[in-house]
Amino acid sequence: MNNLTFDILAHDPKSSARVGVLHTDHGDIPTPIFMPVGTAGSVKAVHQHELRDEIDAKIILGNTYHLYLRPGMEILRAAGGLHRFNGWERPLLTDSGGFQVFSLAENRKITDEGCTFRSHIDGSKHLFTPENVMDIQRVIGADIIMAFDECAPGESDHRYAKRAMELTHRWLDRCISRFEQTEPLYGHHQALFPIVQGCKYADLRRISAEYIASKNPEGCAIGGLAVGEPTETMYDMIEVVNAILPADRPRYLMGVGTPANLLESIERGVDMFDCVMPTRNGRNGLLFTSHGTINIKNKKWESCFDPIDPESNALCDRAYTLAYLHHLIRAEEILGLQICSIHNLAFYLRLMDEARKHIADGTFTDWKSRIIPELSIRL
RNA sequence: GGGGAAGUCGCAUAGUGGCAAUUGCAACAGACUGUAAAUCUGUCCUCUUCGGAGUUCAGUGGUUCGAGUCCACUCUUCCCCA
Repeated sequence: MNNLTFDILAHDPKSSARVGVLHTDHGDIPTPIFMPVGTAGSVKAVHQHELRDEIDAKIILGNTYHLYLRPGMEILRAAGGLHRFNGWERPLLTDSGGFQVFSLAENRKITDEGCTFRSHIDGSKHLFTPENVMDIQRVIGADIIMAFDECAPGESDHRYAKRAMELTHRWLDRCISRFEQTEPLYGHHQALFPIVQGCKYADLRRISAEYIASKNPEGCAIGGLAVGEPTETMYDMIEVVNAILPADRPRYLMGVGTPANLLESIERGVDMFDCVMPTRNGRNGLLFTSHGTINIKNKKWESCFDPIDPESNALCDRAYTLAYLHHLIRAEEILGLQICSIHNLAFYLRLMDEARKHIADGTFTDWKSRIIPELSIRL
């Protein structure tokens, strides 16, 4: 059982971008990396073997809130943790449920103690506290676990944002305390990442980043972005925060984002990302390609017999045509959702591969500037 | 040959005197950022300066201030009896 270690292999000469490797007990993670979201113990519509062999995902997410409600802690403990339960042998990261405190706002009540909420499944009442969220994440057993935080809405005023940030800091102290009093249950190390908050206010972001940095964490997360604020504001906040967070620790930008968001954030020193966009948008028929996004439901793909993406290593991208995928989605065939999800995830992971290569070569900023306009142009 | 039922905007439906007309499907677009999402939204007769305007409910004629709705005939479809 080893602590999380992070080796930085190269810095981009013209920006804050860097290439590294994160070492966990379940394997190494090259950075920058994109982590597919597997909320309820499954990356929706994608098999584990497809994640491993076709997409080559290095790490995937699970969600404390969802897994706690279903299947529940008893089952996960009996299964021997999430790795054993879902058959994923590579690294896992669990979100703390803090985001659900934000996204399920109508069903919850926040106090200093924690957050009471009603289950979206059966309406039953529950309480999350920093302490029990740590306990739950011990049972789930992810390699990286997240502090319990309050993610304030993007349009929050300064007063509310400050209160949410301060609550997040108080909760962090309690998370760390509980984390240090408990042991991993399955023989592998777990790293706790604290989360910077502070909304769109640079003064709060600085305070929060300094507070998080003072805890000497194994890695740091930036939360509360891409929640309604302008994209430029998000980039500004990343710069403010990354100037303060320890440079030798991995930085994880939570819940972001579009391919362009990832590249802009990498340039500003971010190492890790997760987002539902490739999977959710994929299920809804949107494909990310190196020539822009396409809506596979549109009539214009009806008789386009080109491969989905000839440059991709994913089998489905070369084996199937756009016209066939269009047909599958139109006919509501489940295979269509699977192919779209695999394609988009493979695209995101390949984008990260290329980013790492260009950072190592010292060509990142030029490549980024050239490729971003192409990502948003529609065919 | 006789008797009965029915024809509504692609399809299927609602509507029985104030209606450009209900709903579903299909179609055409759009949205989606730490997943209550295989979801949601818009358009869906024509034109529009988005205020409206013009043509519609098988066809023709009629009753009425006003007809998808009532009446007559015609056409078409389905069912039953010969």
